[in-house]
Amino acid sequence: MPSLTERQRTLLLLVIRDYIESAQPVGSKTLVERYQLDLSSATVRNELATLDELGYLRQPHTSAGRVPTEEGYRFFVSQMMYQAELPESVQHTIRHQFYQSRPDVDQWMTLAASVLAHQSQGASVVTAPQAEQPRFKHVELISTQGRQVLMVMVLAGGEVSQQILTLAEPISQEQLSQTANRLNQLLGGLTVEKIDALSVRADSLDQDILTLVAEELHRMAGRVSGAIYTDGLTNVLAEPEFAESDDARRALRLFEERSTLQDLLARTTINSTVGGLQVLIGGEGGWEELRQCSMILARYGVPGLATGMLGVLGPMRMSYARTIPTVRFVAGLLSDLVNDTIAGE
Amino acid sequence: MPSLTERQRTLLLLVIRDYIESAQPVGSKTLVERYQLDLSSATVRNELATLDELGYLRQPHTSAGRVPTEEGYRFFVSQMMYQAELPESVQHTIRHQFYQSRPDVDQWMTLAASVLAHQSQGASVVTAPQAEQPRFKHVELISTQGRQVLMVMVLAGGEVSQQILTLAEPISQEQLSQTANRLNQLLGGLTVEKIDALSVRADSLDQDILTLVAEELHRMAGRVSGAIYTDGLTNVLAEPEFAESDDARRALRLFEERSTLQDLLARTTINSTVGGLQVLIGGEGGWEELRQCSMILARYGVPGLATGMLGVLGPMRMSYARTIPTVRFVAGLLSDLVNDTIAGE
DNA sequence: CTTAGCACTCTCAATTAGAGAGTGCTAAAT
DNA sequence: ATTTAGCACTCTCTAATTGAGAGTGCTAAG
Repeated sequence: MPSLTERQRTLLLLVIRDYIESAQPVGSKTLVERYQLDLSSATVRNELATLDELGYLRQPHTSAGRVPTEEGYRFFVSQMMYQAELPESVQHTIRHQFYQSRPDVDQWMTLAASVLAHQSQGASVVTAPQAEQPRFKHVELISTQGRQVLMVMVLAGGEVSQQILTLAEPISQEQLSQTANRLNQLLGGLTVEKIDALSVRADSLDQDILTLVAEELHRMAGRVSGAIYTDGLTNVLAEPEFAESDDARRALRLFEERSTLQDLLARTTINSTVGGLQVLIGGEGGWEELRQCSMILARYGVPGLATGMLGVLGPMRMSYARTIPTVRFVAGLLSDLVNDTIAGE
Repeated sequence: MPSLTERQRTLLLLVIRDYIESAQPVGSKTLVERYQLDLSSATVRNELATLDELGYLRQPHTSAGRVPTEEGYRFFVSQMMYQAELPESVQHTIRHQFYQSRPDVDQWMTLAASVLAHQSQGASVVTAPQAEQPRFKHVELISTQGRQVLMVMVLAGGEVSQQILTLAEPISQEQLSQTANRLNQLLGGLTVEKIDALSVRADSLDQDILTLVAEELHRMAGRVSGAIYTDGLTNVLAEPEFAESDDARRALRLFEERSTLQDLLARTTINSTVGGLQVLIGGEGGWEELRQCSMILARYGVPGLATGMLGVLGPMRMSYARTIPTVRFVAGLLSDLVNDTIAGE
C-alpha cells in the first residue's frame, strides 16, 4: 500500500472528521467551502478519487459524497491514537466523582460504566477486576436455617463470592465458626491447585465444606470475568445510522446477554496488555452483529494480581477523538484504584 | 359507565385479541370473516360505534379499523386476570431451570429476569429480596492492606453487603476479629433504630466501626431495593409500534438507569401486597416515557421478612394472556425460594 | 333489531417530476 | 505537470399526483 501524500492525508482526515460529525457523505465542494481550502473542488475531487481507489473512502452511490471505509477509520485512528489526551478539566471531574463515591468495587464499576457511556455517547462495558490465579483468603460460614449455610468467601484479590450451601445435616453456628477457622488457617493464601492437592487430609465435615470451597474457587477461576457492568445501551439507539434497520437491536442483544458479552471480551482481548488500547473497527474479530460498530477496549488493573476489562461500543462513526482518551483515562484510573486497594497483600 | 351487552363484550374482546396479534387496526368486515360471526358487518359496525362512544375503542383516523384504548385494555385485562394459568409444561420447565441453577440469590434473580423476558417477549425487571426492616445478623472484618478493611455484613434476610473501610490507623487482623466478635454479640438481631440508640457505650475502635456499621445499615434500609436485574430490553425494540419513533429508546432509558427504575418501582408499587398483581396500562402512574407501554408488576417474598419486586414492561399491545400468568407464576416461585432459604430465623 | 347498499373519507403504494448534490472527464490555464 | 473551469451525467431525495383498498356512517328496506 503506497503511502499518502501530505495533502491526501489531510484531506482524508478532514473527510472522516466531517463525516463523524455530520453522518452525511461529504463531497468535494462542501469540503473546500467548509474548511476554506486553497484548492478548487476539482482538485479535491481528483484526490478523493485516488483515496477511493486506495480503499480509504467509498461512495454510497455513484455521485454521492464520500464515506470512510473500515480502512479509512483505521488510518484515522492510527493518526490520532497517541496524541489525544482528555482535557484536564474533564479528567478532574471524573477523578472527583470516583473519590466522592464510597470505596466499593461495585460502586466503582458502576461509576466507570456510567462515565464511559456518558463521555463517549456510546454503550459501555466494565468487568470487575479479577485475580488471574484465584487465591483463597478467607471464608465465613453463617447458618441461616437448619441445614442451609451461607458461605462468604473472600479471595486475595478482594473479590467476594457468596453462596448458599445445603448440608447433609444441621450444624450449629459454633461448629461452623470452628470449621471456618480451621479452613482459614489451612488454606490461607493458597491457590486452587494447592487446595485440590490438599483435599485428602481433613475430617468429615471439614472435608465436605472443603470440597465446596474448592468447587467455588474453581468456578471463580473458570469465569472469564465476574460481574459485568454495562451502561448507555440506549445511546447507541440514538445514532442516525441505526434509526431504521434493526442492526442496533442485534448489537445490543450481544451486550445484554452477559454470557455472549463475556465470550466477546474473552475472545477479542485474549492478548491485550494492561495499558494498551485495542480498537476494533467494523466488527473486526468476526462478530457479525457488530459489522456496523466499533469497540474500544482496554485492560486495567495490576498485571498478575487482578485485572479487568473495560470498553465502549459505538457506531463505526463514533467520536474516536473523544472516546479513545476517555477509555485510556478511565482504565488508568481504575488501575490506580485497584492498586491502592489490593496491593500489599 | 353502563355495562356492556354480552355481544358487545365478545366483540370488544375479539377486537383486542386480534389487535394484539396483528398490530393492525381491525375493522368490521375482517372481524366477521375471520371469526365467522353470525352477523353482518353492518351490525358489527354499529356495535363497534357504541364501543367507540363508550371509550373502549378508537379509530386512528376516520375510516380505519378500531384500536383499543387504554380503557379497552383495562377491560380486557380485568376479564382474563383471574382465569389464566400457565400451561403445566411451561411451569415444569421453569421450575426445572430454577432447581438446576446453583442456589444463590444472584443466580435466581438473573434467571427470573431471563425467564420473564423470554416468556413475555418484553423487558423484565427483578429486584433482590430485601428485608423490610433490616436486621443485623453478622459482620466480618477482614484486613486487606494497612488501613483498609473489608467489611462484610450479613442481614437477617440473607442479604450481604460488602464495603471497604479506611480506618484512621492500621489494625491487625486479630484485633479486627475481636471487634467483629464483640459487635456480633452486641448487635445480633437488632434493627437499625435499636443500634442507633445503642451507639453510646462502646470503646473507641468499636465505636468507629459501630458507626460505620450503622451507616451501612441505614443505607441498606434507605434503598428501595438492592440490586436490580433486568433482561430482554431489546425485545421491546422489536415491536412494530416502536420501529420508527424513539419512544422505545426513551422507555428503555428508564430501565437502564437504575436509579430511575428504583424510583419507578417504589412509586408504583407502594401499596401492592405479595401475591397481588399490578397491571399498569399506558403509563398509569404518570411516567410520561411509558405512555405507550404497559407494565405488569408483582411483589414476591415473605411479607414482613423479605420481599422483592418483579415485573415486565412491554408495549400496550403486549400479550397479557401470556405475561400475566407468567409474572404470577414466577412471583410464586421466587416466594417459595425465599421462604425455603430464609424462613426459620 | 338487522341488513344491504351507497357515498364518503382516509391511508397507502406506486408514479412522476424536478431540484440538488456530486461526480468524472476534457480542455484550457498556470 | 498540476491545477482549474466547465459541462454533461448520474443518482437520490422530496413533493405532488393518482388510484386502489379498506373501512366507515347513514339510510331505507327486510
